[in-house]
Amino acid sequence: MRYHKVPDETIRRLPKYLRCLLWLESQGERNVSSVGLAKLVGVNPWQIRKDFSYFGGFGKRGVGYAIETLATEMKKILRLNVVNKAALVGMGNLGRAVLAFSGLEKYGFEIVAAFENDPKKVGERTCGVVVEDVSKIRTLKDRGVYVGIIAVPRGVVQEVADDLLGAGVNGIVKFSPGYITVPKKVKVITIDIAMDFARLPYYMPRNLP
Amino acid sequence: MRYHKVPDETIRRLPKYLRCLLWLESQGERNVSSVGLAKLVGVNPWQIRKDFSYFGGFGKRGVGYAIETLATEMKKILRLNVVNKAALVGMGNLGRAVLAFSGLEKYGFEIVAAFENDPKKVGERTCGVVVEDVSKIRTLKDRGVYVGIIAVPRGVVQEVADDLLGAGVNGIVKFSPGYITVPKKVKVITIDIAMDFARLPYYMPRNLP
DNA sequence: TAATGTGAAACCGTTCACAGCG
DNA sequence: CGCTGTGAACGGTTTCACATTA
Repeated sequence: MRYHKVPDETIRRLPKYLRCLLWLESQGERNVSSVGLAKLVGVNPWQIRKDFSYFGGFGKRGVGYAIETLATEMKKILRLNVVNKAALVGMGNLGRAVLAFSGLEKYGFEIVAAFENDPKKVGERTCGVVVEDVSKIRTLKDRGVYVGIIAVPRGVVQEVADDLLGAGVNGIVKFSPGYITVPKKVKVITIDIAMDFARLPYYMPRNLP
Repeated sequence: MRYHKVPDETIRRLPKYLRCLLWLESQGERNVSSVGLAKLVGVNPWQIRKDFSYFGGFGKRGVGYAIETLATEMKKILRLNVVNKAALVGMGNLGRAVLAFSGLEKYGFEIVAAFENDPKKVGERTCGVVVEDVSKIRTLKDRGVYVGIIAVPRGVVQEVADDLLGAGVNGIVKFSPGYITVPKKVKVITIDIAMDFARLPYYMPRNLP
């Protein structure tokens, strides 16, 4: 199946598989079947087998998957097997939380720079990172940073994105609302907490009075 | 078209439409066409028209949509036209950020309670909410709270979810990793920042050395 | 006339059933 | 024999083209 395009939905699931594999590994497990992994992740076994099949199949028939090998393969596919240096722009509530969030290291991300507009925040040190003025975003060019994290108010999102792109960033995680235009080769992932909340009540049973 | 099932993907887009409509409204605009709204949201015009058609069509042919009316309809469909009281469990980095996040009020959410395990945090007051001990989750039953927000370490997620469900919660926003089992009628929305980051490098052009 | 609303076609992803293999 | 890997059927979503209507 090497010649088929891999569905985006498959790519969306791979990190979940990886997380569970890392957990199984930490529990001292060696092997897992598609059924076992499925229970952990919360999807169907055939979905897992199909997803893996896009990359050629990693299992042993009659046995299952070798956890360590599979985890390594997942990381390679997702390109998480190297350190991905990231720069954060915006030190508001959300920006600070992201900087303090330790869950990213496990997947190879390292936030090596933080930028702010507000002069009062520039110079402060948080989680080992010294906050710089936004005008310094251009200096990222020489720092091996290709991932940008945007957590600024909506009005300046496009501007910040353009600055990041100009500094060589080609992947963006955007916590701010608002659609931005970027070159086709640049990937933007939007995390929009309010939008996720906003579709919850639709699915909830009517709250009786 | 009232008798067709509405696609989940449509429901996922409605809040985005709503946000843009509210913004247009704040700019003093009265009407918008599917093309105009499409540009703002970043989707195709026919997608928007199709989405609206599931609910019967809100536009005037040859003119477009009345922004205020449409926004009101969106809110009604999403059930955001009433106050949704929510309870937060877990006052770590992420929990605090969510509590401080002001973007939820606009959509009718009000975080009226916060719970923590750690006795040192119990009693502190943040953003107008006094932190209570997790054992008090059961008291939610009488407080008109139907939305639970989980931001606790992975080991205790299921336990916290069960407590919330026992207290009458029937919609959960979960920031913690790990699959949880809940009754079918309960909706769980998972926001998993690390998983969103983890699929970014796959889509990024190769970082040359 | 300019924009909506909508069947039908095309596309994509999921599910199934079972062949293939260790 | 058990579990993986996969072509084919299925179902849901997007796209299209155009009839419709203020």
